[in-house]
Amino acid sequence: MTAETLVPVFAALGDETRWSILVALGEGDASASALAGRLPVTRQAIAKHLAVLQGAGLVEPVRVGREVQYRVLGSQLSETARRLDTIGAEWGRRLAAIKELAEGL
Amino acid sequence: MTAETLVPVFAALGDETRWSILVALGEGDASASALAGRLPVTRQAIAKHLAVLQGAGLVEPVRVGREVQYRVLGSQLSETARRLDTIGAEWGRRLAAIKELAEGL
DNA sequence: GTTATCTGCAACTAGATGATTGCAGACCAA
DNA sequence: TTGGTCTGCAATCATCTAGTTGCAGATAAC
Repeated sequence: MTAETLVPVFAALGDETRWSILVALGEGDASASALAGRLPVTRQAIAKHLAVLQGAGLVEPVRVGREVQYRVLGSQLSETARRLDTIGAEWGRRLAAIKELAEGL
Repeated sequence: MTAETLVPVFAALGDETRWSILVALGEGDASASALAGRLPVTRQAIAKHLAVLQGAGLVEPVRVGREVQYRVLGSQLSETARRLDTIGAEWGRRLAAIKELAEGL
C-alpha cells in the first residue's frame, strides 16, 4: 500500500452510510439489494458506495449465482491502521522532544 | 473517542491538501500564513482546512504573539489507528472462520 | 417460455465542499 | 501614528458527491 492509496481509503471511511454498509457486511456477506432492505437508502446509492469501498480495497465482490455479494476485507483496515500508527508515533515523538526541550529550559 | 468522532477524523484525513498541511506541520508548528507560502493554495483555504483538522482533534492552535500557530497531535492518529486495527481484526477473524469452514467441507 | 428478480447504466437534483477574492479589525514595529 | 502584516468574516463560484428515479439487459425460478 502506497501513500496514494491511503487517502482514498480515508475518504471511503469518512462517510456514515458507508460505515453502515461495512458494519452490515461485517455480520455476513450481502448483495446491494439485500443491503437496501436493511438500510434507509436505495439499492443504487448502495451500489455506488460499494464501488467506492471496492476502489479503496475495503470490500470484494463475490458472484453467487445471479447476484453479486460483497465481502469486507479486514486486512486493508489493519494495514491502514499500522501505517496510521507509525505516522502518529512519529509526530508524537516530535511533540515529546519539544516538551523535553521546554522542560529543560 | 467514540464512534461518532471517528468518522469526522477519517473525513478530515480523506483530502490530499489536508495531508500536505499535516505533513508540513509534522516538520514544525506553523501558522496559516506560513503554510500558504509553502503550499499552492491561499491562506483562507488553509485556514478552512485547519478548522476541519482542529474539529477532528488532529491539530491544536497555539497563539504566539499576534499569530496563531498550529501543532499536529499524533495522539489522535494513534488512537484512531488502534480502533481501526481492532475493527479490522474482528472482520479478519470472521473471514478466517469462513475459510476454515470452506476447507472443512 | 414467461415471469420475477437482480444487476448495471444514464440522467438528474440538491446539498456539501474546496477554493477564490475582497474587506475589516487587531497587533507589532519603525 | 503610520505602515505592514497577520487574522477572521462574508460572499461567491465551480466542482464533487450522495441520493433519487427510470429503464434495459441478464438470469434464475416456475
